[in-house]
Amino acid sequence: MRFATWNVNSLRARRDLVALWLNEHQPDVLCLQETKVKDADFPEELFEENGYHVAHWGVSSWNGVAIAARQPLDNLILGVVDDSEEARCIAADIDGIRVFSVYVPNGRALGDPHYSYKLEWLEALRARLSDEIQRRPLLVAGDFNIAPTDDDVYDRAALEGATHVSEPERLALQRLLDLGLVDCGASAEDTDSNFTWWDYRQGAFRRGMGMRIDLVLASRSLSGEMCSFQVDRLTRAAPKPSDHAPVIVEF
DNA sequence: ATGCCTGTACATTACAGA
Repeated sequence: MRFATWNVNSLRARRDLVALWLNEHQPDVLCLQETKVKDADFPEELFEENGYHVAHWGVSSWNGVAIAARQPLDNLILGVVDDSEEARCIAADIDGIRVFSVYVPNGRALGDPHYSYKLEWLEALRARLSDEIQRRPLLVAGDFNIAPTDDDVYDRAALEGATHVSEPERLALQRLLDLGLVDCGASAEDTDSNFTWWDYRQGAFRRGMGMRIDLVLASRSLSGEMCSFQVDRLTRAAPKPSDHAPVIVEF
C-alpha cells in the first residue's frame, strides 16, 4: 500500500498541482491538511475523476482535513474534542486500517492561548487514539507542527524559545508514541533529507532551512511492514508550491 | 527587532502560518 500525507496550504490554490501529483504518484491513500475550504466548496470531483473515494471536513476557509483513498471510507469521525472545534481531524476505516488525517494547531508562541490549545488538542487526540489503537491497526498522519528532535530542525539555536521544539510539545508527541505508535520518518540516516516544511521566505527551501513536522505514525504491526519512506521534495520545488512537501510511505 | 512569502477574508490592510 502506498500511503501519503500532504499539507497543501489551500486546495483551491493547489488544485492543479494536486491533480498532477495524484496522477504521478498514484497513492492508495492520501491524507490532506489545510484544505482551507468549507465542505460545500470542496472539489470532490477532483478526486472522484481520478478514481478516489474522498471524505473532507471543513467549516471555514481555514484549517480543513481530508482523506482520499482507492478503497471506500467507512466509519467516519470528524474531530477529536466536540462538534464546535476547528476542522483539524478526520478519521476513516480503509481496507481494515484506521486512518487519521490531522492538522495539529500551530501554537503561535510559547505562552499564547493558542499554545495551550495546541497541548490540550494533542491530549484529546491521545485520548481518542488510546481507545482506537486497541481495535485495529492505526495510521495517524498529518501536520503535527512539532519537530520531534533537535535533528529535525535546520538550526536548533535559531529556534530557541519558539514553538515546534519546546519540551511540552515534544512530550505531548511522545505520549502519542507511547500508545504503541512508531514515527515512520524517524530513522533516516540523513535527517536533513526528511525535512517536510520550509518557510516561503528568505529562500529557505533553497538554503535547506527546514523542519520535519509532517509525520506518519503507524501501529507497531504496520510499521514492521514499512518498505520505503520518502519526502517528495521535488513537489516543494514546483511552481506555486505548498510550503510543505508530501510524505510517501509504502507498506 | 522586524520582515522576508503566501493565502485568507470583516479585502487595498490585517492576520495567520511555522
